[in-house]
Amino acid sequence: MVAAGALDTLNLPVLRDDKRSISCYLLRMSLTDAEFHKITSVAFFQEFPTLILRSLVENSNIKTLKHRELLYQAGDVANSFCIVIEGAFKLVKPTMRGDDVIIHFATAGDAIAALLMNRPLGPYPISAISMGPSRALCIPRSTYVKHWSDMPEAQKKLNALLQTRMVLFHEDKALNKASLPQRISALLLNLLGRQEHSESQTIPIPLTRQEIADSLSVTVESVIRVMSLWDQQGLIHTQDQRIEILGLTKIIDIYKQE
Amino acid sequence: MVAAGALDTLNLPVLRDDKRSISCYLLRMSLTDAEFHKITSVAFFQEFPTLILRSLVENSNIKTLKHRELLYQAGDVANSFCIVIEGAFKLVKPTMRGDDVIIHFATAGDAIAALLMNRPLGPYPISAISMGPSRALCIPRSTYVKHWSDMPEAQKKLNALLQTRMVLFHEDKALNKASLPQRISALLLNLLGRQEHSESQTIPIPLTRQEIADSLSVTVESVIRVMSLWDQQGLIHTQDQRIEILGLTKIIDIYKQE
DNA sequence: CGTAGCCTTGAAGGTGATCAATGTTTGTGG
DNA sequence: CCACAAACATTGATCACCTTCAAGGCTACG
Repeated sequence: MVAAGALDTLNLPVLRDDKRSISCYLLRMSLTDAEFHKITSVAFFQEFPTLILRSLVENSNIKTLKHRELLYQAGDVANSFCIVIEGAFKLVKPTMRGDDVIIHFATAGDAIAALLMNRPLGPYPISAISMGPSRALCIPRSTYVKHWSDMPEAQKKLNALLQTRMVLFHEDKALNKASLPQRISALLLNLLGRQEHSESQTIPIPLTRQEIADSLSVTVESVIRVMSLWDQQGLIHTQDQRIEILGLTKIIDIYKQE
Repeated sequence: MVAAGALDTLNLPVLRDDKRSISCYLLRMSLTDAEFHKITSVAFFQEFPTLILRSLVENSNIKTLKHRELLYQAGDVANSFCIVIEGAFKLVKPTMRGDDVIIHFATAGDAIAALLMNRPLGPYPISAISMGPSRALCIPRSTYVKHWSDMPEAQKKLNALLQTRMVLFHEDKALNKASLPQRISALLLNLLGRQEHSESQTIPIPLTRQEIADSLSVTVESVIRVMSLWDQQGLIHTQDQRIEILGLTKIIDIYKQE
């Protein structure tokens, strides 16, 4: 028999609804009290009564990832979905041409691959890769089917997340025609706005120029040319892939430039 | 008192859940048997038992629109959502710069503004405009709250639609970096693939070059330069804003061009 | 110490934007 | 029915922005 950890990281089919014989195995995957307590602080899970919450995370486990580790691989069978607990993940879609496109940055409270759970078992359409040390609660498809699928409250929570992401897509699309400086500033402001402590002006995710380029579908060089200028002007400062916004009002001006 | 029709087209708040006194009024907005029969043929509503379906469309009405009429106006209060029965609608988002962006083409079976129903009452973020003669089933928010909100089957149907649209967004984003000919062919092929009779090579929606441009966030002139060439080469033919694909394999080649 | 990943800069080139002008079709009101 | 306006389609010339290609520097890490 394969060890639990190995299965876990390989993201292979772990559960079958109809098999009771592996329940002892499932138990090992359940959350500890400490872990359970941790997730109650995630915005997504608040408002749920403890008992219900227990069932929502049945047989789930928290995956801890370092910088740039693979959570989901595009093409793998979608046996589970995730709620981001801390850190961030980039959702990456490979293209025909070989260059990757970053579809979305999922930060704390965000769901990954949740929509797939309502559909027949199939492959993940995108890869999810951690950005900085991150944690995600991985919930097996079987638990979704058993406890989420028919619980309107859970569905509504997921729908709310989708709505938010849909709005982001719309804004993104509306900015397609804008100049590169505008699009970069929009991205930075968006990511900056996600952190809790709004007094900090540092983007809470390690972010390379390449990732910015992949997110905006432009080349690294173009991103660098814009951001180097900002650097010279003292508008931003980058240290260890952490981008600090020094001239917020200036950046906002660039963004709003009509 | 304002006439029902006026209220209807103005899309103002019509219902209050707690008021029984206006039930006679509501009755007037319900579907006739002929109308009800019509919607059972829409893909979205199949699989639902008749009784349940009756409740899902309670107090709903079918709006019939000519070419280029407004179904929803961005900014109006989102009192209802729609399922497209026939024809098509473009979902348009106005930008800071004044030029519009087409977010999505909603064709038969598609939902419009459905995600908003799970959220607090607010404005439509986008406008919906008919393309060619179209029909849409408008379902009031109150019916959603009463019958859709807590019915897992209905939620799953809506989620499936969202999933499809999300995939479209991803593909769209992945093509952002591609050349204009590639992006135009991708759009045409996508729209061509939506019709039932796959033998026809004519795109089932009246589509102007301007709309293609607005959908791809480029200028009309650029679109025209590409499509005029295709026209000369005999790959496409346009008659009354109906685009016919004559050289399908050639167009596919352009799309796949790696 | 060498490799790998990220960042940077420069020069040349192409793609699509912009601006301007004109033709065509459609719809509207006198 | 015609005149006029409005929306759509088209073409050409010029230009800005971003890409491409090439080269090199910096830092982290085994």
